[in-house]
This record gives sequence, structure tokens and C-alpha cells, in this order.
Amino acid sequence: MQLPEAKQKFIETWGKLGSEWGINRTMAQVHALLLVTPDALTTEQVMEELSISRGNANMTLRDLIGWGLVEKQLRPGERKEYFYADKDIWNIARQVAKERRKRELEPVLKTLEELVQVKGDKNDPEFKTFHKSMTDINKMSKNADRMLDTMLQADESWFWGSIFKMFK
Amino acid sequence: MQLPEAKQKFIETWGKLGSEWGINRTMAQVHALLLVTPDALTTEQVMEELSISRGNANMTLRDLIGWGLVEKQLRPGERKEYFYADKDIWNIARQVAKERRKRELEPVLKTLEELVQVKGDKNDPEFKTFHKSMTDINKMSKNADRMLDTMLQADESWFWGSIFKMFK
DNA sequence: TTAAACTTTCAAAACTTTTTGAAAGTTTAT
DNA sequence: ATAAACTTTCAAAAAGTTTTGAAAGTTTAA
Repeated sequence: MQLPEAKQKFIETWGKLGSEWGINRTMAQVHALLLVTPDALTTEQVMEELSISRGNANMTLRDLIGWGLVEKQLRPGERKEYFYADKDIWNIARQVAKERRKRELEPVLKTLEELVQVKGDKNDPEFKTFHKSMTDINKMSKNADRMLDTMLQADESWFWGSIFKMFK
Repeated sequence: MQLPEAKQKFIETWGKLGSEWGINRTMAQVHALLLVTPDALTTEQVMEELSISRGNANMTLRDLIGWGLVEKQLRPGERKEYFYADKDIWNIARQVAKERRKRELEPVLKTLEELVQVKGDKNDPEFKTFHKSMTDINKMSKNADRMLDTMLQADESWFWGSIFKMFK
């Protein structure tokens, strides 16, 4: 397989993976493109490479910046904006985990907290089952959340830090 | 908040979370319904409770069985099929992780393996960036995969087993 | 100023996914 | 063998999501 074909395949694969995990396909594709490109690209170049419209390219690039995955670069004497993706995969994973936790997990944790509080008749099986499920899910989510938090700060924690070094 | 309202809220929340993470909303909702219901339900009851069509209920229930989250129960002397969800949240999480790894991560790992092999000119920055990204992503994915695998078998591993006990 | 070079917006169109419901299929009891 | 009770299928419709592109907005240089 030659480089251009390989790039295409990577963009396609990354896009598919993204969409299966709730990330807009185009966003994942633009990210993939920037990941395999040594230097920063302009909106125009992204449009060109992926055959997408200006509006789409613009919105997607802004989203990627919002996710902390891409940065805008300005070059002295040039008006165009250039976009560059961090290529450290560990940073990328961290960043995505962080954002999704904030955007999607946190609101759920808040709701669960409420639902655990719901009072009812302790002899009613309906209530018992509901309460147990809420308590269990809440407990596990909180633990997962704490664990994620610890992992995200792994560099600062000797304990997880040393465990993760095994995997880096 | 009263029980029926709380149930509704949980079903809604679970459904939303599912769809944000690439799981069909209805499937997550049916699962949520079964999670807060002490006993097994029939297709008819699921249709009724969630106001969905027979076809949809049937397909969704079969999908849930395919994910290993729900089991079909048959009662002696009855023709109807009853559906029951495992309520152990640790099992649920394990099961979902296992399935998604198999369905979505494995194919990506296979493609990455190919892409790492792609040969090219070592002085071409295009090639260098591509190759480095592929190698890094591949390495991390493999590690994540190994880690997941270890976690899924945590019960059988003294090392992770003892770490996870802290979180259970 | 002005106009050229860019970026952003958003309503409408295209596309994708999910849902419906009626018809076909299957199983069981008699 | 029949028919009632139940489950499955799938084409068409609805719902949801993403993309387009032209127009509006902004910034900069002269």
C-alpha cells in the first residue's frame, strides 16, 4: 500500500470509529487528516483534501478546537488561519476522556444523585428494585469517575503514574 | 419525586446517555425499563410502557439478548416469552465493554496493524508523520486493549483484582 | 474610508438511522 | 389438520443528523 492510499484508509477508519462512539464522522476525519499531516493546514486545504464544504470545514475545525484537540496558528504577515493537531496520542486520549466526562457523564451523575434520593415503601418490590439499581449505578459511576479523574492526573500521582508507565 | 416519575426520568437519562455513546436510544431505554422492573416483562408490556411498536420492541429485545444484557425466560404452561435484565451493574459494564471491543475496536486494531506496515521514504516528513502516528496509535490501542482484557478478567487476576476491589 | 481576504452563520437539502405496522412465519393445543 | 397465540420480518415512513452554499460578518492593508 502506498502513502496516499494509506492516509485515506486511516481517515476512513478513524471516521468510522468516531461515529460508532458518538463523535461526528467528519470531525473524526478532519482530526485524522491533521494527525497524519506534518504541518498546519488552512480551512481551504481541509476542504480540498476531504471534499467538504467551507461551512462544514469551518464548524468542524471550531469544534475540534473546542475539544482541545486542534490549535489555531497565525503566521506573521498572513491573514489565513492554520490548524494544527497535537500528535501525542496520550494527550488526545486524555483530552477526549476529559471532555466527554464533562459534557456527558457529569449531567448523568447529577440526575442519578437525585434519583437515589427518591423515597418509597421499603416493602414494595418495585421500589426496592428501583432503589437498588439507582444506588448501584450511582456507586459504580462515582467510582469510575474517580478512577478516570485519577488516571487523567496520572502524571501527578506516583501510584497510577507508575502503573501507567507500564502501558506507555 | 414519586416512583413513576423517577422511573421515567431514569429511562430518559439512560436513553440519552446511550445515544451519546453510540447505542441506540430505544435499546438503552428498554434496558433501563427492565433494570428498574423487579420481574420479567413480555414484549406487550414493553411496547405499552414505552409506547413503541411491536416490531421495534421485538428487534430491540433481540439486540439486547445479543449484547448479553437480557435473557429470555419461558414459563411452564405459558406461550409468551418474558424478558429479564441482569441487574448487576458490574456485569453490565463488563458485558458492554466486551461487546464493543469485539465489534468496534478489534476491526480498527486490524487495520492499524496494516497501516503500521506501510513502507516509505524515511526522509519524507509526510511519511515520517504518518508512520509515527500509526505506530503511536497502534501501541496505545494495543495497550488499552490488553488493559481492558485484564480488567474484564479482573476476578481472575490477583493484581488488578486487588486494585478493583478498592473501587467496588 | 474602501475593498479585498478571510471567517462565520444558518435555512434548506441530503443523508442516515430508527420506527412503524401489516403480513408472513412459527409453535402449540386440541 | 386447524386455528389461535404468539414472534419475526422488512419495505416504507418518520425522525434525527449532518452538510451545503450563499449571504452576512469581520479584519486588515492601503
